[in-house]
Amino acid sequence: MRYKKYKNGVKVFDINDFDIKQTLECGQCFRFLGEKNNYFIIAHGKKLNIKRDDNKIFFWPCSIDEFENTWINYFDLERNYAEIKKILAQKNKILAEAINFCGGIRILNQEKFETLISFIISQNNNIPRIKKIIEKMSREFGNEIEKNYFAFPNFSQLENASEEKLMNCKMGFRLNYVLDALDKIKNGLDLESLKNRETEIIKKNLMSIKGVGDKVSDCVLLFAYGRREIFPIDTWIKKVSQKIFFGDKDADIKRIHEFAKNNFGDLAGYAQQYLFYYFRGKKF
DNA sequence: ATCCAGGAGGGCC
DNA sequence: GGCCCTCATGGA
Repeated sequence: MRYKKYKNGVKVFDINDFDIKQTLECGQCFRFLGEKNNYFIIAHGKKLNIKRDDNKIFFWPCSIDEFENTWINYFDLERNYAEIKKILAQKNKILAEAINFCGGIRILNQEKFETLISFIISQNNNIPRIKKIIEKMSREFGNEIEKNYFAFPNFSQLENASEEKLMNCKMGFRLNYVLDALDKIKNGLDLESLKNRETEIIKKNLMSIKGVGDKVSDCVLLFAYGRREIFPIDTWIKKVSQKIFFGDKDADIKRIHEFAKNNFGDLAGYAQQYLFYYFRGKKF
């Protein structure tokens, strides 16, 4: 990947295996808007525009330093996805189809607190409404980055929020779960310092929060702790897995996890995202 | 109107 | 342990 300063941002030349739409709309993140090759995201307290023009990608506004220190990692740009895709495509024919369809997905390295709260909100919910709730929380409690654009609230901003105002964000029964997450963090659960611990330790800590179970903790591990061997199983992935890995027969979550581990190993998380995006909305 | 959406807690057995 | 019901909200 080559890049250089361009106007008030950065221009990237020769990057492969990166599609903005696929990366943002594959369900791993919620704070973005745009279409085709022109989006913006809100992350790390900033609004960042991303645009593809032929095989060049522009990120702005940002300095070279900020690009190198924040966004390369956030978009996972230095990882060799060609190699990942090649290995996974050999494992399963339908997975190969999925990779052919959305091989531009990169798994983001997102902020831990925001990812945790976001995926607590995501349970028994649909993506458009999840986005609305998170947007409203940001508007209500987060810093205004620029006119009418708000960062996701940090811990103390949510900690100081009244239950009534939180409820007004329409998170419904998940309010108690968000409150418990805030309470656990207040009482010593340190999301940042967990990053160097073993995956099982992180998972155990996350699941000590009421409202964080197997699937939500898996999403946080995959999207915020870089644990790419994790294969989160939601309703869609369960249906898809049963169909393509178990001959259309019932399989419980434990068996699907085993299958993913045995077949995809350290790359299971990538496989999950390709399948989720490829199959989401399809009928069975 | 009833069902469903990137689930998980709680009660019951 | 597994099974079943429930949770708040809004769109289909």
